[in-house]
Amino acid sequence: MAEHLTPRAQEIAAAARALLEESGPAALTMRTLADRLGIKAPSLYKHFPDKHAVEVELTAQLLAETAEVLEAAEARAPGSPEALAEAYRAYALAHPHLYCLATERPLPRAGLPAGLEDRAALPLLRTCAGDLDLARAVWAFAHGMVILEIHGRFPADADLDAAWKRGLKALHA
Amino acid sequence: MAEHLTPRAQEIAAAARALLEESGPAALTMRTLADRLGIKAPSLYKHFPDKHAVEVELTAQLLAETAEVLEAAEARAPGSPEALAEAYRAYALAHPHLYCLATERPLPRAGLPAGLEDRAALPLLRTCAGDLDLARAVWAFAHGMVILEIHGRFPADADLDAAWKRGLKALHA
DNA sequence: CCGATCTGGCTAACGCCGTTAGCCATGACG
DNA sequence: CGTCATGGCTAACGGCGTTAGCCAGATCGG
Repeated sequence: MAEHLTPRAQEIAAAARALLEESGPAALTMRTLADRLGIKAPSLYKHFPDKHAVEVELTAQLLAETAEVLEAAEARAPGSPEALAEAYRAYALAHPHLYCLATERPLPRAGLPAGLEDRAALPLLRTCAGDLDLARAVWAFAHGMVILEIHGRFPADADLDAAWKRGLKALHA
Repeated sequence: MAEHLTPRAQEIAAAARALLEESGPAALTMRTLADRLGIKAPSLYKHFPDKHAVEVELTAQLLAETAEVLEAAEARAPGSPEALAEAYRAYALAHPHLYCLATERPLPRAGLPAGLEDRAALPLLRTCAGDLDLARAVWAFAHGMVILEIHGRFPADADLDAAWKRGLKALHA
């Protein structure tokens, strides 16, 4: 979690996250969030300035957990793009609503813990041996695969494992 | 446009598109849409069953135009992934709000003209010589690059042209 | 020990949203 | 000439994020 938040604010963020992951972004409402905590909606504003701030906190959680997951994969199999990709995909698909919330809007850099964005990017950058352009291409590929899968954009019978393999092989030839 | 729509419905869709492209998805409201047409919001429901149906029509427009743009690029430079990519990127960045609206949710396949989804995919599939897995990987890469750029996810100083080149070169080695 | 202050609840309300119900003018058509 | 479809309208509902303003209880300095 985040130590820059009041304990009560952390509880609220946790409830918001549970709500989001269980029921999707449309269900993440100040009123239902308050309900889940046994309070009324206006009381939430004693802890967060507005709904956006709650979403920023959830975004920070996703970023931090992504960093952890990628660091763990790297530790397990250093230098393996496949391990990184598998970890990234598995984490994103395990938290699809959170992934979308955190990913499908401008990065609220101002509200994020310092260094978090870089930390999440580092494992991939290392695996790309410092090749920034390649790392960005791989990132775009991975994000594209995940987000298209989450939204059911691929044909139902598409072999996504094969597409992942094909893309990764080409990008790290 | 779409001939399955009433003329009046086409006018409404055109206004909706203008509204979306000028002012973003938050401004695409049944009330402001009606305002722009000089009518009241409830009257819109004589032409579309709900707001989602309007959005589906805009999604169909994006899909059709994407197909046109890709077909034109292919005609100009057959077999060139770079030409396809450049056309795709340029079109998406010229219509960022529309691209997001049409792209960041499940494909409403039921409400789309038959064959449109396939038509939009064909130029890339041909350029990939029928390799479905490769085509999907390239698609994911291109979508990832575009959507990350639209949302300002890359560092401000990132050289995106270079990342595009790098990714395309690898994917079509 | 007491008063001040802070914390974290509350109710009422505002203006927006999508949407529904029901009314009515116009004009086409048998 | 009556009937009916078309495409407007107003009024209203419930839900949204958010604000203003009130209040109980804890904390803490004098």
